[in-house]
Amino acid sequence: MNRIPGRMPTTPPTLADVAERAGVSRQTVSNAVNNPDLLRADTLMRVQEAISELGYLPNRAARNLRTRSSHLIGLRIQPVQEGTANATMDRFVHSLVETSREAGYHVLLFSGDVGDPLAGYDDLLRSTAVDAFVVTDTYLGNPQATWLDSRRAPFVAFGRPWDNPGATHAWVDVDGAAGCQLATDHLLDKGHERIAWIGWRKDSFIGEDRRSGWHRAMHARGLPTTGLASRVEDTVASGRSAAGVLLDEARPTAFVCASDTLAMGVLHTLHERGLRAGDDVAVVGFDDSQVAQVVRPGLSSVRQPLEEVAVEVVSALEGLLGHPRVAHRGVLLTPTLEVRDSSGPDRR
Amino acid sequence: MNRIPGRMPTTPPTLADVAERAGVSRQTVSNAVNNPDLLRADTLMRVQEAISELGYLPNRAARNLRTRSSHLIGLRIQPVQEGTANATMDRFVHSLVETSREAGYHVLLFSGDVGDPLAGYDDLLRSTAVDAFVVTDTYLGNPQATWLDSRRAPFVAFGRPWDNPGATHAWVDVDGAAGCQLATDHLLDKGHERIAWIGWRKDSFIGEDRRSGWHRAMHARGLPTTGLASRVEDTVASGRSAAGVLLDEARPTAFVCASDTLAMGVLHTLHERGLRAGDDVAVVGFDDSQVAQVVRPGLSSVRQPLEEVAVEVVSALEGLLGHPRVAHRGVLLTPTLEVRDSSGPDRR
DNA sequence: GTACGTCGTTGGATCGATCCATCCCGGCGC
DNA sequence: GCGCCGGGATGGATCGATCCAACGACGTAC
Repeated sequence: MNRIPGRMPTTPPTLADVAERAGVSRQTVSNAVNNPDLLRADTLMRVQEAISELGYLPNRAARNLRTRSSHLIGLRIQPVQEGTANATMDRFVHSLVETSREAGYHVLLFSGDVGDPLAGYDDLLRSTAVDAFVVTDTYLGNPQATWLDSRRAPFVAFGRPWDNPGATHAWVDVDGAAGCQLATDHLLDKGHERIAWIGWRKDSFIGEDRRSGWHRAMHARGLPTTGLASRVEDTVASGRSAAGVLLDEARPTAFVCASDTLAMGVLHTLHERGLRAGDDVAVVGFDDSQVAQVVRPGLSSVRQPLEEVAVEVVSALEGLLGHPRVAHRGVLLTPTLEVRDSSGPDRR
Repeated sequence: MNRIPGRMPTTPPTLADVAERAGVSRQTVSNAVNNPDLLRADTLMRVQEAISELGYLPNRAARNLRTRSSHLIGLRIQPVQEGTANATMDRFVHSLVETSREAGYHVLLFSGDVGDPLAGYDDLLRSTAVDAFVVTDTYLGNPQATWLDSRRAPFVAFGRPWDNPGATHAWVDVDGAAGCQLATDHLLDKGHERIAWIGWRKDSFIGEDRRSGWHRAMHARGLPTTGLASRVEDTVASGRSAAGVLLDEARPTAFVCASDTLAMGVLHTLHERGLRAGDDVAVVGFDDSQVAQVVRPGLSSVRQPLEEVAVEVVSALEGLLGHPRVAHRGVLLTPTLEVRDSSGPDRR
């Protein structure tokens, strides 16, 4: 390689520099990095010394160009919802970054237009900027999933293909029904019998799934659910008024909610009526948000195992991108229950 | 370009394909994309048609290799702090992604080792994976900043170089002192005179800065501050006990806190003592977290203009990476106050 | 001693966009 | 008519790592 000896210290060393220093060819250095077992021990040693002496690291752009892969994973993020307690994304993003790193991938964030969620995906895909996507906003009835599928773009969804059970793409999800069943059973075990549900509107697949967990738990003990359920928007105000109506008309002793946001609404209503959350009426939320953790009384909440979700997502990605491809269908993980004071004492 | 006519539809078109179709050379296509004003109108039109017909988008890896820039910005994220109300990062990340997109950049997330925060930076830098960094965790007394500076790595800090006022790198920060002064003045205007401060330990530059805003506001009205300040760890429990001690020993009628987490601790203490937050004792927090927004009573809080911070950060980055380089020193933005019920009524 | 297979190594070609020096062509001045 | 000028277009070289076919050295077998 004809490189000026006294080159700028800002120019990183290349594979050719290492080869020259170690007295071998470029390919041998490449093998030392990517397939060390192809080299003889002493040669490998010599090359590795040269690498560390020069502080060599492969140039990403060159590698990407040749191998047609960037080792980047695209993740679309949407704005934080102010005024709610929803903060799943934050925890998930961190777990995903951490897990991806271990698998040799980095996470590339992008934000799509609000109107056209596909725009961001399309650009990144066509410019071969990312190897795959992680799709999180499947609650809409994921147009992304089918679109990406049609483009043969590798992706893993965090969230089931609710509206298309026949979908063949890889997905990972948390069993919301199991979580709500866990929460309801927890309250039943404490002696509650009239447990109300506050969830989302009927067009939300996730909401209906979570609701079914409550419903199942109640029926398993032969308890009625009529008049005990309410479906509203995911805001504190909606939760608050729904709780008021339910308390007046159905006299529940406990609430299970589809979100911490709704549960906060319930806590508001209880306080307004002079009822003590926990002692008088038990409340359980969903997502184990920071709000649930620092509010008084502490809000019991169903916690999604987002670290595990990230591990499964990355494992699915490795299957999609690896050689040979390993098919990876759906994975359903079970959440846990974080018990705090809003669960109240044993009532028996 | 000798490309097989009936090639796989999965292979994206290249610049050479476009050139062939438009009947021009590769360079002309490149100019059409990057310097359209160099072409004659009719040629440009022809090329653009070919581009849209083929759905051409430049290959990122190839461009990166040639231009030695990836148009990626590295951002290190740390785990969410569970059990606190701190969620600044989430909002900032989204704003940064959005603003970067408008400037033609994407955000690459990475997580460093806990022990060695520089490891992640080093790898990305040496492998030329990112063009620049956004450094956020400067509260430690930013070893990153000086390290990156010594490596001549382009970066912008969100946070002042507290321990090194002579630093020459670009930074953007929010004036915490002004924020706390705003909060304190707000309470003073309501008629409070004994306003307590709960902040962080003395070794926190940010904490001392915020404290100075409270101190300044009090002294501006000739009010004493002796015995009214407390410095503790940033946890709900610490805030709670600090509030207890202050109520016993200094009888304040209002609290200004360095964080929403501490403010939540104050709310806890007030409730335990049968005092009504807002009506009996006013409380103001810092960060306008989701917790402040959904808790009861609503927690007044200082809100950092993170959207503006992102804009300034990206603008600084463009200065660093652009031609010619535009020096961009420090920018200090002023936060706003979100007034909620915990501010209480007018007391005059 | 020659032929052969293996392991390790080599130089050249390649990925796709951009940089560079050159070339073409129409217009202008003398 | 000839030479000059400049906007516009051209082909070759380049960025750095990897793929590929071929090559050298060594040991074994005949």
